Amino acid sequence: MKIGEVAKQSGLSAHTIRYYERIGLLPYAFRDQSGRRDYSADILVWIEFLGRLKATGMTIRNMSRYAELRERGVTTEVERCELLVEHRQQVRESVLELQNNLLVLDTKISNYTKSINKDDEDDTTTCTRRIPVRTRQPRTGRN
Amino acid sequence: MKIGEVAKQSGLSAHTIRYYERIGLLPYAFRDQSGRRDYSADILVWIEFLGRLKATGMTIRNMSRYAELRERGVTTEVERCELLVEHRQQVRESVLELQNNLLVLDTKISNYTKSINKDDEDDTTTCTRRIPVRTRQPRTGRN
DNA sequence: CCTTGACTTAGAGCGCGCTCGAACTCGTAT
DNA sequence: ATACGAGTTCGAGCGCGCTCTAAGTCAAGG
Repeated sequence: MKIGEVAKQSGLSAHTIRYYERIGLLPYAFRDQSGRRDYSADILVWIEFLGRLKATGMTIRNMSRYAELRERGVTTEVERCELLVEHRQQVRESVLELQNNLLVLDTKISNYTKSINKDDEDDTTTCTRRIPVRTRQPRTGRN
Repeated sequence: MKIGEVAKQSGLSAHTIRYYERIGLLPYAFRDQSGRRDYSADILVWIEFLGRLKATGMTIRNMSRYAELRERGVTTEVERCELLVEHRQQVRESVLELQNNLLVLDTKISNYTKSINKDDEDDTTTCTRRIPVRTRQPRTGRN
């Protein structure tokens, strides 16, 4: 499988696939006699899983950590599992946070629908329940 | 209320508050006789709401659209409400997507915990249910 | 042979959302 | 009077995650 085929099947661009290899997200691919990447179909499974991690907000830096452990083989299983468990916890928390914010949105929207055609709008209408705003990734010092 | 106080209360930096004003997320603030921003406490309510929009993944571009409507007053209520309803829908979808991906993570993790101390690991262990990967913000042509 | 098209590398560029630095102005406390 | 601290504007810089360009190589088809 050449890179174009992998691109087509995975939905990533060939550019992105090479980029992912450069930064260690994808293993260094086997090259054929003319220097071109030649993949086995397995790569698609790995790319799909990377997509899950990405879709759940894992940074490239952390995906690379996971990928590096994977490269190092079976002895890193426990560590990889721990990473995933930790990540799952973060995802669960972000789901809860989103759900809280959905409640606030609901309140805001219902205030709008009450206010419309009643001419008493103000933008201080927020949720009466005090649900704290939590930022998704509290910026840690220098970016 | 000076900008430093708003910064302290809101959790944003003064730099960020000025930046938000520049790009239209915050209204152009009243300046005192020496040219310094002087805020009323209301601004904190608005900043908190902006935080909700941000935490639910709204882009700055869209927040600015909302903010601009807000600036234009009561006649834009319907439009603002529509924006929020649309955004709420997107948030709901992203919650569903996250929950699907959590299921996949669960499966992966349970495969790891089964595999550990059994030496039969492979990284093709994915969810047997076929849940499609969906990227959070499908890149639309040139960035 | 020659063209075509898919590939290669190295490296520059981009959109986002800040974040910071420089150089300056005030108002207040000593 | 002066030093300070908090504010001002303008504009550059940064980290992320790609995305694209340039210049070249190679294999297969006409």
